[in-house]
Amino acid sequence: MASEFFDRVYRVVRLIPEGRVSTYGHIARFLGTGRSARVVGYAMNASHNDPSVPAHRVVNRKGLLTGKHFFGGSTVMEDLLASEGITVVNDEIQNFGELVWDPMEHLDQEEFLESI
DNA sequence: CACCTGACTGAAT
DNA sequence: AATTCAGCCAGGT
Repeated sequence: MASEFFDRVYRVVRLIPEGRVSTYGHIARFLGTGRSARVVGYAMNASHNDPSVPAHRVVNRKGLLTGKHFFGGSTVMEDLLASEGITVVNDEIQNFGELVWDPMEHLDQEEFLESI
């Protein structure tokens, strides 16, 4: 693993339920690093060698598929989301407010951090 | 070893 | 309301 931080990011991302999405910021905040959302995105970029990480369920805070270019094709990420019942129009997740999954509201932060 | 860049974000201008 | 700035961390040059 590249680093402990990356490992934490992957663990959280893997916990995102099918058909739901989360954001770089939410994950960063959940990990206690608050403003390191960029690094979360960077971790996603490095997650290519780890197929168990559903990186397509992680988008930016507006629900925009900013990382779709890194999926090999322009519609790959969108298709993956669509296959889980998520509608994407113009690179934006529809009904994003209802679909977003905030780790802070569903997981025990301290327990998670201790489990590393 | 110093500098640059990036799948981000929130505050400041 | 739109744009810029500064933090954040890791990896590449």
